[in-house]
Amino acid sequence: MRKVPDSTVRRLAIYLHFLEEFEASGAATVSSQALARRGGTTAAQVRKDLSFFGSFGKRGLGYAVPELAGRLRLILGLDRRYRVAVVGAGRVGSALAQYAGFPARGFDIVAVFDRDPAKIGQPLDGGRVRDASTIEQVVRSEQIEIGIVVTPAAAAQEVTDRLVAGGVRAILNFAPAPLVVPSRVELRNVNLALELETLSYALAHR
Amino acid sequence: MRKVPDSTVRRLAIYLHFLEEFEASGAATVSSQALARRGGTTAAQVRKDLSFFGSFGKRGLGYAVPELAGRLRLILGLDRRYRVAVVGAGRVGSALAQYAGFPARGFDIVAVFDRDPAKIGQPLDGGRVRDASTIEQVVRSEQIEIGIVVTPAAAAQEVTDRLVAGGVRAILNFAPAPLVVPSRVELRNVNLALELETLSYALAHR
DNA sequence: GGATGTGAATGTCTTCACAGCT
DNA sequence: AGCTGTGAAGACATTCACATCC
Repeated sequence: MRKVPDSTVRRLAIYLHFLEEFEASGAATVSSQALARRGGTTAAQVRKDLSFFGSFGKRGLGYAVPELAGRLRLILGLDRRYRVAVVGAGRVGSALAQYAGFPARGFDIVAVFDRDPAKIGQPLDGGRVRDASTIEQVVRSEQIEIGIVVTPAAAAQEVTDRLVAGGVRAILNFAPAPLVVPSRVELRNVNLALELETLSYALAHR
Repeated sequence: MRKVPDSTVRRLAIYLHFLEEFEASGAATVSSQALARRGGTTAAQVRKDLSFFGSFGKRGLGYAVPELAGRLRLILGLDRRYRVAVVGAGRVGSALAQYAGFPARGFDIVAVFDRDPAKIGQPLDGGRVRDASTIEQVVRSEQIEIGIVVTPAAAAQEVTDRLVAGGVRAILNFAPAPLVVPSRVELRNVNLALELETLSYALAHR
């Protein structure tokens, strides 16, 4: 079961979303064909993706919707909730801290940090913004496993080091700066401007 | 010109960021090695990426920083500015509308739309939120080329259709819904929850 | 009949390694 | 010597096609 393509994992998460819609609409089974159409891929791709983890379907019938959804939740580690911290209470940071899509998928934002005294203490979605100098201690005491970095580039590495020192196991980085973390910490980068730049490339070449 | 991998385009945009840092610090030349280290890839990869578009370096020396930056701007279509509309003035939408990283890279947010009467007319970063029913007309009159969709899933296709009718050439979709657009319109999807879900997969498998 | 599961074939991307220029 | 540019090799991902089972 080792060596699963990244792209496969992304698609599994997409399939899960569709399965939950199907679940809600009461459908009992679904074919690789149907999943492929909704997910913008091919039936063979869907079957191959699933085959990395076992055989969950019935030949001639398809996949039992609730069962496959359950399996995918297990595979993706979404059968539990995660405690998450957001560092950076600027516009994007506060928006993420309040983004309904996160708790809906099992990610609870339990702390938000900033360095700016004007922001520290302000209420935000139930909690309040905490001083960035307390990151390490709060991450430890609140048992936070995931950190989201949304600071300016210049501060990103420093807050990352504190998150790591506090014991987070994964970091999602929105800052436009390359971060260094120990190999035990999982790192994913999202760069909003980069998305527009690849669009611009496509516009320029047609 | 041959078929250029998507991943290559992304990396070119990353190289450009670093080149601009080097430019600011006054360095005259840079090696593929140095670019690779900053960009988290290999020297061979950097050279291969660039080779899709020509030979910009000098053997034994490296690349002239300002020249290579200029070439990359041309390749990526970043030698001009783009007029962009944001649809959806919720938390994430307003944050994106005011995100400094966009104008810094040549993308000017010239209109923001929402359907909610409570939001329409409210000031936002110089302009004011406009009624979503005017999308088509405003996109046309304001010569908007790129639309960013940040609505709930249920409204995403409808606003997309209006953006397309108005004549946008590209759409960046943050809504957790698959969009259908004519093939002449370039489409890119960003799903924030998906990023955490792939992190969760990594956490569950180690 | 209908749809899965999967080896084999194909296609795409990355890495290697070295010739060739400065 | 130092570093680029690039075919060739290798690794990886997707698609095909068909045996297999309900």
